Amino acid sequence: MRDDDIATIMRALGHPVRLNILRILATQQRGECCCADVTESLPLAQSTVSQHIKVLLDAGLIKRLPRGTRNCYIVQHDRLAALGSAYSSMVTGLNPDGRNVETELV
Amino acid sequence: MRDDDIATIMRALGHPVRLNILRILATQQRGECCCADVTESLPLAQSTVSQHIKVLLDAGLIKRLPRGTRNCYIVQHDRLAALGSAYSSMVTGLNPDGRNVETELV
DNA sequence: TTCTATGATCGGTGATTTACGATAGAAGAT
DNA sequence: ATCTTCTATCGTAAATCACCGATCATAGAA
Repeated sequence: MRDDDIATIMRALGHPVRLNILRILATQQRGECCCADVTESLPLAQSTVSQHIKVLLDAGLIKRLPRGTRNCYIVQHDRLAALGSAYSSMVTGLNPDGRNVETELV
Repeated sequence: MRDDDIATIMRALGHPVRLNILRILATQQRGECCCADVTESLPLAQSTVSQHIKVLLDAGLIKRLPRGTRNCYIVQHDRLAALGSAYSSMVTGLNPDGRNVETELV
Protein backbone atom coordinates (compact mmCIF):
# COMPACT_ATOMS: atom_id res chain seq x y z
CA MET A 1 0.00 0.00 0.00
CA ARG A 2 1.47 3.31 -1.08
CA ASP A 3 1.80 6.34 1.14
CA ASP A 4 -0.80 8.14 -0.88
CA ASP A 5 -3.32 5.40 -0.28
CA ILE A 6 -2.59 5.28 3.41
CA ALA A 7 -2.92 9.04 3.58
CA THR A 8 -6.19 9.01 1.67
CA ILE A 9 -7.74 6.45 3.97
CA MET A 10 -6.37 8.13 7.08
CA ARG A 11 -7.83 11.33 5.88
CA ALA A 12 -11.21 9.74 5.27
CA LEU A 13 -11.09 8.46 8.84
CA GLY A 14 -9.91 11.83 10.07
CA HIS A 15 -13.33 13.21 10.82
CA PRO A 16 -15.47 12.23 13.81
CA VAL A 17 -18.66 12.20 11.77
CA ARG A 18 -17.20 9.69 9.38
CA LEU A 19 -16.08 7.43 12.19
CA ASN A 20 -19.64 7.66 13.41
CA ILE A 21 -21.06 6.79 10.03
CA LEU A 22 -18.93 3.67 9.91
CA ARG A 23 -20.24 2.70 13.31
CA ILE A 24 -23.83 3.37 12.33
CA LEU A 25 -23.48 1.28 9.20
CA ALA A 26 -21.86 -1.53 11.11
CA THR A 27 -24.58 -1.50 13.71
CA GLN A 28 -27.36 -2.23 11.25
CA GLN A 29 -27.66 -5.97 11.72
CA ARG A 30 -27.68 -8.01 8.53
CA GLY A 31 -25.73 -5.16 6.96
CA GLU A 32 -29.09 -4.44 5.41
CA CYS A 33 -29.92 -0.92 4.42
CA CYS A 34 -28.66 2.33 5.64
CA CYS A 35 -28.33 5.91 4.33
CA ALA A 36 -31.52 7.72 5.32
CA ASP A 37 -30.97 5.81 8.53
CA VAL A 38 -27.59 7.38 8.81
CA THR A 39 -28.95 10.87 8.31
CA GLU A 40 -31.59 10.14 10.91
CA SER A 41 -28.91 9.28 13.42
CA LEU A 42 -26.96 12.45 12.88
CA PRO A 43 -27.65 16.15 13.38
CA LEU A 44 -26.69 16.91 9.79
CA ALA A 45 -28.42 17.63 6.52
CA GLN A 46 -28.95 14.78 4.09
CA SER A 47 -26.64 16.38 1.55
CA THR A 48 -23.88 16.66 4.10
CA VAL A 49 -24.20 13.04 5.09
CA SER A 50 -24.20 12.07 1.43
CA GLN A 51 -20.92 13.90 0.98
CA HIS A 52 -19.31 12.20 3.94
CA ILE A 53 -20.49 8.89 2.53
CA LYS A 54 -18.84 9.75 -0.75
CA VAL A 55 -15.53 10.33 0.99
CA LEU A 56 -15.78 6.92 2.61
CA LEU A 57 -16.76 5.41 -0.72
CA ASP A 58 -13.84 6.99 -2.53
CA ALA A 59 -11.50 5.67 0.12
CA GLY A 60 -12.94 2.22 -0.43
CA LEU A 61 -14.04 1.94 3.16
CA ILE A 62 -17.67 1.25 2.31
CA LYS A 63 -19.50 -0.21 -0.66
CA ARG A 64 -22.75 0.86 -2.27
CA LEU A 65 -25.58 -1.60 -2.76
CA PRO A 66 -28.50 -0.29 -4.83
CA ARG A 67 -31.71 -1.55 -3.27
CA GLY A 68 -34.56 -0.39 -5.45
CA THR A 69 -35.21 3.22 -4.75
CA ARG A 70 -32.62 3.44 -2.04
CA ASN A 71 -28.94 2.84 -1.61
CA CYS A 72 -27.51 0.79 1.17
CA TYR A 73 -23.92 0.77 2.29
CA ILE A 74 -21.81 -1.84 3.89
CA VAL A 75 -18.50 -1.47 5.67
CA GLN A 76 -15.53 -2.96 3.85
CA HIS A 77 -13.92 -4.67 6.78
CA ASP A 78 -11.10 -6.04 4.68
CA ARG A 79 -10.12 -2.56 3.69
CA LEU A 80 -10.09 -1.43 7.30
CA ALA A 81 -7.96 -4.43 8.11
CA ALA A 82 -5.63 -3.62 5.24
CA LEU A 83 -5.06 -0.19 6.65
CA GLY A 84 -4.37 -1.63 10.07
CA SER A 85 -1.88 -3.89 8.43
CA ALA A 86 -0.16 -1.16 6.47
CA TYR A 87 -0.13 1.08 9.49
CA SER A 88 1.39 -1.51 11.75
CA SER A 89 4.18 -2.31 9.37
CA MET A 90 4.82 1.37 8.91
CA VAL A 91 5.04 1.90 12.66
CA THR A 92 7.30 -1.10 12.98
CA GLY A 93 9.46 0.29 10.23
CA LEU A 94 9.70 3.60 12.05
CA ASN A 95 10.93 1.98 15.19
CA PRO A 96 14.74 2.11 15.23
CA ASP A 97 15.02 -0.87 17.55
CA GLY A 98 12.78 -2.88 15.37
CA ARG A 99 10.98 -3.95 18.50
CA ASN A 100 7.29 -4.17 18.02
CA VAL A 101 6.04 -1.55 20.41
CA GLU A 102 2.78 -3.35 20.51
CA THR A 103 0.75 -4.55 17.62
CA GLU A 104 2.00 -7.73 16.04
CA LEU A 105 0.86 -8.55 12.56
CA VAL A 106 1.15 -9.32 8.90
CA MET B 1 -9.24 7.34 23.28
CA ARG B 2 -12.11 9.48 22.08
CA ASP B 3 -13.28 9.69 18.50
CA ASP B 4 -12.06 13.25 18.31
CA ASP B 5 -8.57 12.21 19.30
CA ILE B 6 -8.51 9.37 16.84
CA ALA B 7 -9.76 11.69 14.13
CA THR B 8 -7.16 14.31 14.97
CA ILE B 9 -4.31 11.85 14.77
CA MET B 10 -5.67 10.21 11.65
CA ARG B 11 -5.93 13.57 10.10
CA ALA B 12 -2.36 14.43 11.00
CA LEU B 13 -1.32 11.20 9.31
CA GLY B 14 -3.57 11.96 6.38
CA HIS B 15 -0.95 13.71 4.30
CA PRO B 16 1.86 11.97 2.42
CA VAL B 17 4.39 14.64 3.33
CA ARG B 18 3.74 14.12 7.00
CA LEU B 19 4.15 10.38 6.71
CA ASN B 20 7.43 11.15 5.04
CA ILE B 21 8.50 13.49 7.78
CA LEU B 22 7.88 10.79 10.37
CA ARG B 23 10.03 8.44 8.36
CA ILE B 24 12.79 10.99 7.95
CA LEU B 25 12.82 11.70 11.68
CA ALA B 26 12.86 8.02 12.50
CA THR B 27 15.72 7.39 10.14
CA GLN B 28 18.11 9.75 11.88
CA GLN B 29 20.02 7.30 13.99
CA ARG B 30 20.36 8.24 17.65
CA GLY B 31 17.13 10.19 17.18
CA GLU B 32 19.53 13.09 17.26
CA CYS B 33 18.67 16.23 15.42
CA CYS B 34 16.47 16.87 12.54
CA CYS B 35 14.42 19.81 11.12
CA ALA B 36 16.70 21.52 8.62
CA ASP B 37 17.54 17.95 7.72
CA VAL B 38 13.90 17.33 7.07
CA THR B 39 13.60 20.36 4.81
CA GLU B 40 16.67 19.23 2.98
CA SER B 41 15.06 15.89 2.25
CA LEU B 42 11.89 17.40 0.85
CA PRO B 43 11.05 19.59 -2.14
CA LEU B 44 9.29 22.08 0.09
CA ALA B 45 10.01 25.44 1.63
CA GLN B 46 11.27 25.53 5.18
CA SER B 47 8.15 27.33 6.37
CA THR B 48 5.96 24.67 4.86
CA VAL B 49 7.89 21.91 6.54
CA SER B 50 7.70 23.78 9.81
CA GLN B 51 3.94 23.90 9.47
CA HIS B 52 3.68 20.19 8.83
CA ILE B 53 5.86 19.60 11.84
CA LYS B 54 3.48 21.67 13.89
CA VAL B 55 0.58 19.49 12.84
CA LEU B 56 2.48 16.41 13.95
CA LEU B 57 3.43 18.15 17.19
CA ASP B 58 -0.15 19.13 17.93
CA ALA B 59 -1.25 15.58 17.35
CA GLY B 60 1.38 14.44 19.83
CA LEU B 61 3.09 12.29 17.24
CA ILE B 62 6.47 13.95 17.68
CA LYS B 63 8.22 15.82 20.46
CA ARG B 64 10.41 18.90 20.28
CA LEU B 65 13.89 18.93 21.78
CA PRO B 66 15.61 22.33 21.85
CA ARG B 67 19.27 21.82 20.99
CA GLY B 68 20.98 25.16 21.20
CA THR B 69 20.17 27.13 18.13
CA ARG B 70 18.19 24.36 16.56
CA ASN B 71 15.22 22.19 17.35
CA CYS B 72 15.27 18.48 17.01
CA TYR B 73 12.26 16.25 16.90
CA ILE B 74 11.70 12.70 17.89
CA VAL B 75 8.91 10.37 16.96
CA GLN B 76 6.57 9.46 19.80
CA HIS B 77 6.35 5.77 19.16
CA ASP B 78 4.03 5.19 22.07
CA ARG B 79 1.54 7.57 20.59
CA LEU B 80 1.66 5.80 17.26
CA ALA B 81 1.15 2.54 19.07
CA ALA B 82 -1.76 4.00 21.01
CA LEU B 83 -3.47 4.90 17.78
CA GLY B 84 -2.90 1.42 16.43
CA SER B 85 -4.46 0.12 19.57
CA ALA B 86 -7.46 2.38 19.41
CA TYR B 87 -7.90 1.69 15.74
CA SER B 88 -7.78 -2.02 16.14
CA SER B 89 -10.36 -2.08 18.87
CA MET B 90 -12.54 0.20 16.81
CA VAL B 91 -12.30 -2.10 13.82
CA THR B 92 -13.02 -5.08 16.02
CA GLY B 93 -16.01 -3.27 17.40
CA LEU B 94 -17.27 -2.58 13.91
CA ASN B 95 -17.13 -6.21 12.95
CA PRO B 96 -20.57 -7.74 13.50
CA ASP B 97 -19.17 -11.23 13.93
CA GLY B 98 -16.73 -10.02 16.47
CA ARG B 99 -14.09 -12.01 14.66
CA ASN B 100 -10.79 -10.31 14.52
CA VAL B 101 -10.31 -9.80 10.85
CA GLU B 102 -6.62 -9.58 11.41
CA THR B 103 -4.80 -7.55 13.95
CA GLU B 104 -4.87 -8.93 17.45
CA LEU B 105 -4.05 -6.63 20.29
CA VAL B 106 -4.60 -4.81 23.50
C1' DT C 1 -48.74 8.18 -16.59
C1' DT C 2 -48.45 10.71 -12.49
C1' DC C 3 -47.07 11.05 -7.70
C1' DT C 4 -43.85 10.11 -3.95
C1' DA C 5 -39.71 9.05 -1.72
C1' DT C 6 -34.80 8.46 -1.77
C1' DG C 7 -30.48 10.15 -2.42
C1' DA C 8 -26.76 12.06 -5.54
C1' DT C 9 -25.27 16.25 -7.17
C1' DC C 10 -25.08 21.40 -7.93
C1' DG C 11 -24.20 26.02 -6.17
C1' DG C 12 -22.81 28.81 -2.49
C1' DT C 13 -20.59 30.28 1.91
C1' DG C 14 -17.33 30.39 5.44
C1' DA C 15 -13.49 27.99 7.57
C1' DT C 16 -9.40 25.46 7.12
C1' DT C 17 -5.33 23.67 4.62
C1' DT C 18 -1.32 23.88 1.84
C1' DA C 19 1.94 26.24 -0.05
C1' DC C 20 5.11 30.29 -0.41
C1' DG C 21 8.32 34.32 0.76
C1' DA C 22 9.51 37.50 4.32
C1' DT C 23 10.36 38.54 8.94
C1' DA C 24 11.87 38.16 13.66
C1' DG C 25 14.09 36.24 17.66
C1' DA C 26 17.31 33.28 19.90
C1' DA C 27 21.70 30.83 20.24
C1' DG C 28 26.42 30.37 18.86
C1' DA C 29 30.50 32.09 16.60
C1' DT C 30 33.64 35.92 15.61
C1' DA D 1 28.62 43.74 20.00
C1' DT D 2 28.02 42.01 15.51
C1' DC D 3 27.21 38.38 12.30
C1' DT D 4 25.37 34.11 11.04
C1' DT D 5 22.38 30.27 11.33
C1' DC D 6 18.25 28.11 12.44
C1' DT D 7 13.44 27.99 12.67
C1' DA D 8 8.85 29.62 14.30
C1' DT D 9 5.55 32.74 12.84
C1' DC D 10 3.18 36.19 9.92
C1' DG D 11 0.80 37.49 5.75
C1' DT D 12 -1.12 35.92 1.62
C1' DA D 13 -3.13 33.27 -2.26
C1' DA D 14 -5.15 29.14 -3.96
C1' DA D 15 -7.27 25.02 -3.07
C1' DT D 16 -10.02 22.11 -0.40
C1' DC D 17 -13.43 21.06 3.23
C1' DA D 18 -17.75 21.10 5.82
C1' DC D 19 -22.00 22.48 5.78
C1' DC D 20 -26.41 23.94 3.85
C1' DG D 21 -30.65 24.36 0.74
C1' DA D 22 -32.31 23.36 -3.79
C1' DT D 23 -32.60 20.50 -7.64
C1' DC D 24 -32.79 16.33 -10.52
C1' DA D 25 -32.94 11.48 -11.61
C1' DT D 26 -34.65 7.09 -10.55
C1' DA D 27 -37.56 3.35 -8.72
C1' DG D 28 -41.80 2.01 -6.83
C1' DA D 29 -46.73 2.99 -5.90
C1' DA D 30 -51.17 4.70 -7.26
